Amino acid sequence: MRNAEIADLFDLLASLSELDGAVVYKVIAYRKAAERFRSAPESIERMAAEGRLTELADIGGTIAAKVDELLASGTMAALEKLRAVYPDGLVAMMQVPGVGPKTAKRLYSELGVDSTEALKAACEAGHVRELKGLGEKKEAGILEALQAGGGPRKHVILLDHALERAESLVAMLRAEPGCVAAEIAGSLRRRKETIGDVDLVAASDDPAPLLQRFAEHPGVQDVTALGDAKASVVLHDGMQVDLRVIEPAQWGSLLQHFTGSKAHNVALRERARSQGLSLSEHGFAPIAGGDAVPCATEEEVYGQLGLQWIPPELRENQGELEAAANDALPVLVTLAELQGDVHAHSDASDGHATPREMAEAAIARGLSYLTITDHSKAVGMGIGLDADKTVANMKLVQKAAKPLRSKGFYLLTGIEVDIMPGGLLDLPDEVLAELDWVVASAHGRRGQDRDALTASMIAAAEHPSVDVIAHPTGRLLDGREPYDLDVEALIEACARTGTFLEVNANPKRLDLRPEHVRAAIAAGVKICISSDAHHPDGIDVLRYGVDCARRGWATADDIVNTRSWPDLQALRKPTRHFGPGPKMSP
DNA sequence: GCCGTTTTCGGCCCGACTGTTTTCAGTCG
Repeated sequence: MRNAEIADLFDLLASLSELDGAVVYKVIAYRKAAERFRSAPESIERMAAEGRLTELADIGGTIAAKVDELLASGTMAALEKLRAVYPDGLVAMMQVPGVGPKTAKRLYSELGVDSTEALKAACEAGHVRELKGLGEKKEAGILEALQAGGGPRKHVILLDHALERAESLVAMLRAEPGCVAAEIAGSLRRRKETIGDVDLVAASDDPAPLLQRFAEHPGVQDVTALGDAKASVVLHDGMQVDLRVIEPAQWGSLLQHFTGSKAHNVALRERARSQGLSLSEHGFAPIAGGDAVPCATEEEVYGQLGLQWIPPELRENQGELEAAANDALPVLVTLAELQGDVHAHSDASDGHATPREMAEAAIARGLSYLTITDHSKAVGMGIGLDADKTVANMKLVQKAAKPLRSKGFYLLTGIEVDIMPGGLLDLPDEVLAELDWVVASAHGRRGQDRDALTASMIAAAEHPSVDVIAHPTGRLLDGREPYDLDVEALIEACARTGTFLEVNANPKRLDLRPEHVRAAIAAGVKICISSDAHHPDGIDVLRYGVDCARRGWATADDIVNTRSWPDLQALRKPTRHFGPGPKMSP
């Protein structure tokens, strides 16, 4: 059973337990467990088989036993018992904004409502307002949420789109007279690959006008909440944005609090409690009672707890507190440290610019090398290169490269060769051996057998001419699921063969995902951050790849393209090592 | 249900907003 499936079942168990009125901490424990399983870098099934589940934080004997039961029988008695009492539709109802466990349960027990469809009908018939404690506004709000299709499925926003919107809103806030500071917070500041909503924070001695201006912004379609300290709006593109405003003396406390993650903050507060302090967005207060002492900077918040300042990308309660306590946080890689890009396309395949134009774009962004890695023929629709065209393109790139060498720039020959089912590559070995750089990747393998796919990827890693395996899981964040791939096994093969793994910086991919970046680094695998650009401006996405790598705890040393092209040679597998200097074309 | 330089039992993170209440519950983040 996959980690995500196990996690989903524990989330379901949590929701049903919540409906059933279980002790809240039990519900929290199930949710925490689900989160641990979802983000685990290795197979939960394997960990269970080896009896190592309780090594994970937040997993105790009881939950470990439930996982064992689940893997042995396909389900859990506790889950089936609850399912017999509460229809699955109640869980979907709880996803509707404004409906929590208490309301869902009453809707079911008092009105017989057992699905979002039935809930909609009950709202339309005016039955919901008849329940004590609910009223017309509540009923209208639920109906509106259901009609907006806003029900269970949460709107997913990609990193690039969210950053663009948020950066412009922050600029607007900063331009307001009463605004002392404004910043992006939440999962966007942590640079998660997908964003549910955007959190902004601001400091001002007079919050009301700032909140009012925010609510009146032309991009706002709907104001869903407007109080003395915060406002929530929905933009015309459906993006929800929350703004919280606080006095400047509390800025550090506020920014820290609203950057999250929730799990990170809970862990911080537990740490605060062990010092007799209560931590909130207002600062530190004695548990015994008394006023909160605010922090003006985030460094003060962490410093009070005996911790190094923790970069937002690491704030997921995945060991960063322990590292910060021991002064052992990694120095994360930065965009400025990238010296080259090793995955880009030209108009020889499905790109939209010549190799020369792509090189000029790389130079304009301060890079000193670029590999042109067009598709091989297997990608279909005639866009890929066969052996003859690959050789011809190589000559073309070499010709374009010559005048650039005097500027200190390496324009390099390469290919993105397809890994075929069975593990063979889509071009002859002697052609691959001629190229400066070989990216291997699989396309269109969704639905293929996990073992067969994994075996073919491992075979590619073992190929003497393959430098890097690109976007290995094939995931697309706008909806398409990743391939069913044993990433751990691929990481092991890359470590064994000296093959690099790619973080594809395209905001729709960001593949490897951060958990796997971290696991790969731990296994000794080096990483490439690559744009996969198909036009000159496409190189700009490198920033998102850096964000993703940072979430995977990557330092500059872990990333091969923080080296110059000559220095990078020392890291390549022996069969790709061209000697002391760069391989120079004849 | 988890966990232990306060505890193997008794704690467990904190506050804002809305709607429905005339003092608060439910929901959300």
